[in-house]
Amino acid sequence: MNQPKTDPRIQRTRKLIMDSFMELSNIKEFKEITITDIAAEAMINRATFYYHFEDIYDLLEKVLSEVLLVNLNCSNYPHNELTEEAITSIFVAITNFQKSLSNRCHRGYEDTIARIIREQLEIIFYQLLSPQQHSEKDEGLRIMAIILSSGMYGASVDWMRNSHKITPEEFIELAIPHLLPAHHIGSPDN
Amino acid sequence: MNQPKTDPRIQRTRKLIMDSFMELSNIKEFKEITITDIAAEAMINRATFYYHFEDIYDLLEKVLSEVLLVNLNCSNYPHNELTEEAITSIFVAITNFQKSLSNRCHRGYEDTIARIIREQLEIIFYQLLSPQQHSEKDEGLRIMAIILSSGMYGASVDWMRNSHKITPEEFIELAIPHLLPAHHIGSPDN
DNA sequence: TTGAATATGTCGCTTATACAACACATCGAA
DNA sequence: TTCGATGTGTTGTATAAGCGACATATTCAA
Repeated sequence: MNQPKTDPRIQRTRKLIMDSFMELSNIKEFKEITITDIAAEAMINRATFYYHFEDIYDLLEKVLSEVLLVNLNCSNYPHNELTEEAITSIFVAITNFQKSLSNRCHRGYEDTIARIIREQLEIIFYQLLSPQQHSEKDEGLRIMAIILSSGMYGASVDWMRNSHKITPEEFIELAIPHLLPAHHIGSPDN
Repeated sequence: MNQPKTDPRIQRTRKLIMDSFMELSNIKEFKEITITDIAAEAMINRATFYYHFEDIYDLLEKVLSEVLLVNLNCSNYPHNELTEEAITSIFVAITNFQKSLSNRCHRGYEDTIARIIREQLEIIFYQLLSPQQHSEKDEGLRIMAIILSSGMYGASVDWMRNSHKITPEEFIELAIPHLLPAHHIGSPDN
């Protein structure tokens, strides 16, 4: 929740690097972006890059995670509950994220991107599934989170490929009756 | 001409501080801006401010100098010569600068601002008056530069107060015939 | 295939920035 | 006046960032 405050120098430099990477992504293919490029664009020393990231794949991973998280956090789910609303807004966030990616030529890294999306979704679904402040791990909920994250991601891929005629909201709402048992919908007794 | 490259950290931090100060100037009076404010806005430590500037007056001075220099360098005078063109564009730069200041409430520091403008102008006029690459100091030219800088500044103040009906170009061109001996106008033999 | 050019990681040392603490000044309200 | 709150400069120490150098890839053209 509240980390012990990260050094502002680290915040600044990480932002500089990430922004420069996204900027370069608009110009070049991912494969053509070098760490030397990024350091030059960010006006930082190349060695400093390695202080923050393992390598360029680590950077890609963290940039994507962050962009995705920004999308997801826009909708602040109430009371950590997995409602129809929460599912819909998560699905919209995923499709938005994927649409924004398709503009930024990351061709050839679909599987990396897919893995990152699923990992982030898994974390979020696990939180939504867990009872309040329940910090002990529950293997059943973890597996359920995996199923939901993979399922949502697969659905988003399908929507991207085939179903541009209907909105993501309409698309996912077609599935919700089958996904959530009827008596769970609408936060039953609380 | 080409300094041995200043540390990029210094460039970044100085820019952060200066930009934050200008940003705050749009919101508050100069008197109400504290160093604590600036540090917070720039997301730097307050102690770091003192690594770059003596105090808030030093900052004001350097910010104004820089803004003024940007205005002045827009018109890149040919061959370091004090022509009618050069005088006109310098005068326009001064009035532009003063107009931009009047939007940014610096009331109560007119004399400080006036001194800074005159100092910068003196440097520029001295360069324009000096023969090419002539690095030895000439007291006569220095005094002439003082006269020109004070004179131009005074003229700009007068224009600000009274003569908004005519453009700065028209204003200063009225004086040029009297200012420059006729045979000097128009870069005589070159 | 070779060789030159460029990119990647890493290291040691220097410098800039963060942070907490301090003494002092200023200011406004009790 | 006195006190509390806030701002100013300064200092000592920890850490992030800069910089040059190095060994090792990778690329690409001869």
